[in-house]
Amino acid sequence: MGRGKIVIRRIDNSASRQVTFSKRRNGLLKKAKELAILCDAEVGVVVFSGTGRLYDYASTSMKSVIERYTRAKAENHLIVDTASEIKEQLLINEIQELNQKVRQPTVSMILIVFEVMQFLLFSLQGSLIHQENMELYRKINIMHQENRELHKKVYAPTEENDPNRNSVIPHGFHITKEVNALIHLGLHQQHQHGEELKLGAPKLGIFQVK
Amino acid sequence: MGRGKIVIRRIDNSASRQVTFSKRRNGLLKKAKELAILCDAEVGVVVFSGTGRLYDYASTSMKSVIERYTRAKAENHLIVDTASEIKEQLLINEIQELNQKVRQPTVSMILIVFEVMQFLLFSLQGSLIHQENMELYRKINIMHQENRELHKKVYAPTEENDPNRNSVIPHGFHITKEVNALIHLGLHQQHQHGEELKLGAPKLGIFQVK
DNA sequence: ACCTATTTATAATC
DNA sequence: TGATTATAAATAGGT
Repeated sequence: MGRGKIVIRRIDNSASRQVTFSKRRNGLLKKAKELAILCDAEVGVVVFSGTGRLYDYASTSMKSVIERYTRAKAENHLIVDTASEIKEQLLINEIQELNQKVRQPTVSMILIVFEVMQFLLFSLQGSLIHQENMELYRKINIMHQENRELHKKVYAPTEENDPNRNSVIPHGFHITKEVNALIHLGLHQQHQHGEELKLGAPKLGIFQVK
Repeated sequence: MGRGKIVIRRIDNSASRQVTFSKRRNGLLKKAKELAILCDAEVGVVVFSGTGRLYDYASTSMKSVIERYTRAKAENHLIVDTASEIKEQLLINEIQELNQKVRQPTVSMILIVFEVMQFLLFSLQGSLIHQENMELYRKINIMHQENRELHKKVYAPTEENDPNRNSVIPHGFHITKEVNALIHLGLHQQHQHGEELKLGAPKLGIFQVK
């Protein structure tokens, strides 16, 4: 991009480092601006020169950018924490029951997780519709179908020793407790338990910002 | 800088807007990195795509950049206050609060759930082998396959492979944290993340009563 | 700062 | 989506 090619490493000469800084800083800020305009993005750039001087650009405002950034990060952490919490609860419940009932704990756990996943997939649709991602759409439907079939499979066969065997997912008894936990955590508002999950008309998931 | 000259204004066509976004975003982050290295500057860049996805780069850390920025703008106590306020709310409040604020959670949540489910499916094997329920076995394999494909789908669509950029949800980078959570919960000892789940030789899951 | 020779980024296209 | 390539834009080195 110039008379000669350069290697990307610290420029030793202080003078030319400063010259390059001001050229490239301008270039960077210009690019940031163009990106924001062309692609309808929110962009923030902060640059401190070697001498400590501040240069910045924000398509909206730096305050907005930083807040949104912080929120995005915090949310991710929170999501992880929340998910772990849910899992932990499920595990504690299951293991306790397991000690008494033995045998088929993992089955009901899987069904619980299926429930959660169905919900999440359902939610995901909402955001995906905006991207017109029909392929994933199709996958979700397949996934959902698989879930249902697996449900049946899990309950149909070999479970004579399970008193609740024909009620778990389809009619909502066995995991009621656990699902309640999910509801309590605000995770299960999209569809009623035991109701058919309809994948036809996507709605925004609860996590979509209004 | 291309086959034709363009005017800097919002690209109407959604598809080409996205293409341009990913190209120019890469370019911007690259330039930022080069500036930081060449000129010994501290640089931070935050970009939110039109769909709300976050991409960022910081020569040091975003935390450092933001702190230095806010310090440099001593008048702007507002930013700090607001940010920490939001963070506090997110951390303190339960999911209902989250419902209103989260933007891009469903994808990562789904991946968490996938992880759990894979684990559960894996565990289930242990008990199933005793029942020799080969049909369910087969279903699990299908399910697992679906999961993997969906994984890819979830990641593939609007993102391009960008190994080093700190996109929020890139190739397993971010999930590592979630996986760690699983490990921490003792949930993830059976198989390594990213590895193919082998359903051939069943072992007892940790939920099998000892 | 200004001036180009070159390199680099990328718009258009496949 | 990923390459390819012609062209526009950025910029290194020199004044």
